[in-house]
Amino acid sequence: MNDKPKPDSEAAAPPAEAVDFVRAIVAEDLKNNKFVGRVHTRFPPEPNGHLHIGHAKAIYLNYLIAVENDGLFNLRFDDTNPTKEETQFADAIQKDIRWLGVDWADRLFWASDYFETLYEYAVKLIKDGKAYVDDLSAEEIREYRGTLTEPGKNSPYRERSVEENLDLFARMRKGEFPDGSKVLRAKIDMASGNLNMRDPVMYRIMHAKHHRTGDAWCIYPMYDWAHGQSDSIEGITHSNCSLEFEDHRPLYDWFLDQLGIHHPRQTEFARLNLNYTIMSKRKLRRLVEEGYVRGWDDPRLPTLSGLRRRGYSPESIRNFCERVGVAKRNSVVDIALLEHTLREDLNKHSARVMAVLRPLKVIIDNYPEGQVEQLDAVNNPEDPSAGTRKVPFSRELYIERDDFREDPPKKFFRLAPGREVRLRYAYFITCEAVVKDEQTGEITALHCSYDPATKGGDSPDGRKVKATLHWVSAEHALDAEVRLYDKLFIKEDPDDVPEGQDFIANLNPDSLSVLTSGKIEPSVKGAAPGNRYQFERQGYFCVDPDSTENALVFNRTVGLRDTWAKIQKQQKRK
RNA sequence: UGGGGCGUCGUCAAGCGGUAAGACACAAGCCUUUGGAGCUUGCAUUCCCAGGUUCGAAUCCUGGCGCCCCAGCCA
Repeated sequence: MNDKPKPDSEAAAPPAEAVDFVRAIVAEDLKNNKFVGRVHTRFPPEPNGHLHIGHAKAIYLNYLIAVENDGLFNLRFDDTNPTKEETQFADAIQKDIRWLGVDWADRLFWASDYFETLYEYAVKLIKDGKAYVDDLSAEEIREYRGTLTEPGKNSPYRERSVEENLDLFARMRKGEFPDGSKVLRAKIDMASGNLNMRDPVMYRIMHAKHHRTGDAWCIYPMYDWAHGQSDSIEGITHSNCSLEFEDHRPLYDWFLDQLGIHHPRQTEFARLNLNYTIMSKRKLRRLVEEGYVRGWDDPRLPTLSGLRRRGYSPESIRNFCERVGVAKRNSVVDIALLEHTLREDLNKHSARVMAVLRPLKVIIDNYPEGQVEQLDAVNNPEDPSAGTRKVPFSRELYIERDDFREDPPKKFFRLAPGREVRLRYAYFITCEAVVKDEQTGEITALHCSYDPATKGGDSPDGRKVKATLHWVSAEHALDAEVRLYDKLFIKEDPDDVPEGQDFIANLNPDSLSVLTSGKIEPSVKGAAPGNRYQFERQGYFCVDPDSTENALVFNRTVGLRDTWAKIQKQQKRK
């Protein structure tokens, strides 16, 4: 053995994993000891709506950066607008974030916790001649602001004395003035090319009840005034936010510098967009409020509560977010990637079960009447430790209507008159006769024969069969309602509409179809809402909360990859 | 001649002067008691365009072009 020490050169180090630019910045700050080795991130939602998968990207980015660097992660609600925010939203948001597996420990904060401090900061700016009370109306302020290409002009109230500003601001707080009559503004530069620097409003008067502070205040800080200081107060080191705040950064820098307080580093990244869906809070709200979907947790929505109800696992969402990456370029991710990470996770973890969605009765003529056999079935071929279960087999069964064709097209391997197929874990059967309704011509049942020698699904003579079908014993089957979901929109870009229309026009009329005569093997009896299964050969399904003890309701989370459907599509094209 | 940002495969996305990672999608094949899963192979002679610097450029320089964001007392 040669135990000569290997030269421990840095050049021999393996190439660093490609990290996104936000993590690279954090790493660089750590290396330069910019925040004395600390990493502290946060996710700052406004409690005025529900979280969606786009938020999951931001949540995981911030949370994981903290975890990866032995840092801390805060949840802070930016509740600076009492007219829009509600406790119910704050509760739902916390539930969703917890579901993602993200832990903020005891660091739940509210911007409203800092109202007093923020007020004191504002007083300091006034004393320094950096802020003033303005009596201009909202419309006048807009006019004075100028335009994108023309500079603004100073308010006539801009040069009030410090004493007068102090007095007026104190009286604003006391409630002496009506809503909209006065605002506090930062005194910066009305000619700045960056509109955010043209004397932005810091406080407005709102005689409104706040969900946490009640009637304690009648002036409320603007987001731009509250946000950066809130991060600073919490000792946040890395304030990661979305692209549109890029040109607010100079303003946040200005406030922090004037105040001389802890200065986090802000980095902006592109928010997540997905095709065939919408992420805008306003549009989601419209779908819910106008009844296009059943609620915020409708399984067709990209909301976290919707995805949860649909059967998505948090792991699949996290994997998705990691594969999407983080960058500055606006982009639209293909929903197929989300479905891929979903299937990838569900495949490994879901118990397999046989369920017939659109039943077709099958009678095995040569199987003894009244006989029942308990056959062994594998619970999860991806996970031997999941074990096996017994599935009852009897003379009358159900198979999928789609698995039989009286006149089978090319490449259709399933059951057809005279054809032999395997019933999974059971026997080979051959279709002997087709029973039809005389009136409608609809196929009502199949008469088949079985080969007793093929029990379990293997043929002792080595005879091959081209298809394996799932099935369920008629007498033992559980009834179930099954809800199938498809894309909510028919266009990749829901906003791609003719002149005069909006995204509502692109709603997919077939995004939900309800099957009421599903038949499921008895082993799922007693399944609880949220339980996930793979219905063999069909897809992943989960128990919906609408289920009752005797009436199961399933949601199709996502279908299995369907090669036959692809073949059919190709054949149609020819 | 307002300010800020971005342009690398159909879609995301690495790359940081040394000769285009990876993933999804797609295609072909193998395997299969899920037409599932898995496995193999293919898939940007070229990085928005045009010049320039250099032995060498997606990377540096110059000039164009295109896309996104900003004129809430919303966040």
